Amino acid sequence: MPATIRDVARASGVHISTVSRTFSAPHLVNPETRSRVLACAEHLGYRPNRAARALITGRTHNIGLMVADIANPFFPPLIKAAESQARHRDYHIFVTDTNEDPAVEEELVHALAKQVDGLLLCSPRMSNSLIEQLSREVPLVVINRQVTGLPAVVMDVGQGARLAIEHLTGLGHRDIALIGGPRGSWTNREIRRAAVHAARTADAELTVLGPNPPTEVGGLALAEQIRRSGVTAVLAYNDLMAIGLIEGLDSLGVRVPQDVSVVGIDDIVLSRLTRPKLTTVATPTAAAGRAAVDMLLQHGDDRRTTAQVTLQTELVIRDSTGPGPHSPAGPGNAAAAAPDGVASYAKE
Amino acid sequence: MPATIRDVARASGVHISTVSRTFSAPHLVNPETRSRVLACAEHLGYRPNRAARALITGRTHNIGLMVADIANPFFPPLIKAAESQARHRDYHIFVTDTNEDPAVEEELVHALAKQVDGLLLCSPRMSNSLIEQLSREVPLVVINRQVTGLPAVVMDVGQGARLAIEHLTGLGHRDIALIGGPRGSWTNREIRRAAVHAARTADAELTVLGPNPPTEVGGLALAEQIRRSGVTAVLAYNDLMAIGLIEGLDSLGVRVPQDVSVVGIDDIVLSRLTRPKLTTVATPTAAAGRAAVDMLLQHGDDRRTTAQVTLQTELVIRDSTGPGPHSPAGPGNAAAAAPDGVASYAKE
DNA sequence: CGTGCGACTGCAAACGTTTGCAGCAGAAAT
DNA sequence: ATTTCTGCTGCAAACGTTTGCAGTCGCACG
Repeated sequence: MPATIRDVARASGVHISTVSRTFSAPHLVNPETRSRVLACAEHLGYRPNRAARALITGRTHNIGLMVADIANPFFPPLIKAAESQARHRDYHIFVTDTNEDPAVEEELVHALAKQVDGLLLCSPRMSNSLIEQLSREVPLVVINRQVTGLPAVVMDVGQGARLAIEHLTGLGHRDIALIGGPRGSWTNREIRRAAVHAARTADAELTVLGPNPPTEVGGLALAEQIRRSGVTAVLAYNDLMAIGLIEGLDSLGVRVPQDVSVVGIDDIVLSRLTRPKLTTVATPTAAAGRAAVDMLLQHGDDRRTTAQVTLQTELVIRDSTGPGPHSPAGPGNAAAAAPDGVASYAKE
Repeated sequence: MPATIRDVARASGVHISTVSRTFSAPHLVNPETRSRVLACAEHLGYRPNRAARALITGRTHNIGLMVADIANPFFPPLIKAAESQARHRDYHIFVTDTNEDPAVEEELVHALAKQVDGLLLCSPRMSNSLIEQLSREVPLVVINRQVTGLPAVVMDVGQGARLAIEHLTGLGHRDIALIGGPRGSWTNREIRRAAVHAARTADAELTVLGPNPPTEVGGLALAEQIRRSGVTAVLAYNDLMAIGLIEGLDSLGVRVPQDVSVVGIDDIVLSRLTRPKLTTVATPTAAAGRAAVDMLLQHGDDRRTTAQVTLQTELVIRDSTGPGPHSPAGPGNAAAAAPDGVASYAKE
């Protein structure tokens, strides 16, 4: 029913190849014929069939973007940045949600493989070997994960976790909990590694809880456990969990930051809107989205660009952290808490 | 480089059509040959090329889903519900973000047209006529909008707005503001229509502000104007704006709900987590996602199913609304405020 | 013993494009 | 006047599948 290249050819009295060229290589066709063809195409409502074109050129001008959970506010800035970057290069982004499920991830890679020119995997939960294997099927760029031989863009959450722990110990906290994220998360491992190391250096006690679902409820569910544990500060896998935890603590009568300090990671918009405003580690999500698209596209040109981009993170101090029991200024002295805005904060 | 049907055929000593049938109509091929073919395919890592298949069958087993702003927490539940519903029927969902831009919307419809079996348009900003025209190119289902001749699933926000206004006037508010959403939004028009009518019925004054960007900052930017206007209650186009507004009012020293009551629409997760918890109109987003997929898919079977599904909304009373100056119990009497949980609340 | 049937497989034409090659005009160069 | 070139166009073979049709074979049926 929809007009094909053949209809246009017939209507304008030229061969289909001329019509084809009118769209894909206009300079090769006589301006006069070209405008005639264009007129007919317009009139018939002709649109080149991208599937057919892809079949022969091998390029779809689509990029797939897989995220673990589209409801996690961490992703949208990344998605949007990737989208606008792709649009500039005349590409489209297809987003899919994997539900944090490795099996779904694999299935989706296969399903998408032939419909995109490449795939961006955000914090995939699959095994390294599987990712490596899949990368032979379709160009891959991983985000927030390192797998040997594959181009990657990672955010330096290790550094961020270190800053967070140092911030807490500096405030006089000695008993700190780290509430971990989902199983199989590279980010999770990085955070833990760095946090453990930083705590040891500062001579503080660090208890690690997890794995947990990386959501508000995941955080909320840990409130009771945190209260009982007697820690005075918590570093959460992400802002969502931190916010959930604060909510949970609040309903248990535990005050943040007076009784316990909480630090998140990601700096999602929401973190500026809850009360207390969340102290958190800002991750450059938009920059990551752009970088990933760039890598994928240049990766297409000259193969074997297995470069790896690392983006810095920074600590944003707001209102959810305060002085601990060993604070130099003494406990309960609010003045020892760093006021909002002390740390330089630049959106990405 | 990737194995094709021909490679498999050669390896297993059968014709390509047999290989094809092994995958698309297994019952037509001898179990013995079938397993041999499957073995070869497995060994060669063969995957049917979906683009090629789509070219000839006309079915891609993909569904496109266009949303105005993926960062708006209103959408994820809808997206996830659509995805799981689609997965059950062996379809995949591609999500795209249109940036609230009608031009992008149109371009995306064209780009997606041949790569999906149908498109779900969430709150599109395009003109009715354009949508109608595009629907000849690819099956369309619209969500939160009504365009004649097209299948649609809408949430009854009009009813919700009426409930909200009645709630406010019931609390003794006579001067109410409606802060509107984006230009071209059907939802926005519905809300306004219903709110104006409900206010008139209750003999209250309703001032309409807008259009505005439907985001936190959109709400935040209106705080000063609201303060000056002297209204004692506000109904916002969505929760995001309501939350932004509350934040803005707070920094101006205006207390919610003591000084002004605020009601949102959507009941996003966030609304339960901010302080004060938001009174809002819950919209059945997940149900909408499922319904839309269902309509699209059955629409594919027997054409001309231009049915329209309307989903009910309900008011969820929390902590952001309180008694107004004309409260029957007198102003400032907190007891007159409906406590959290008074209204029955069922997630979708 | 012929006929028909069922199960299986091969053949070849499609689907809507792109693209290397060749042809053909006319203009420019020799 | 012949050659070379340039600008444009047509021809036909691909791309990787699906699918109607026809053919083969063995077997049961009458």
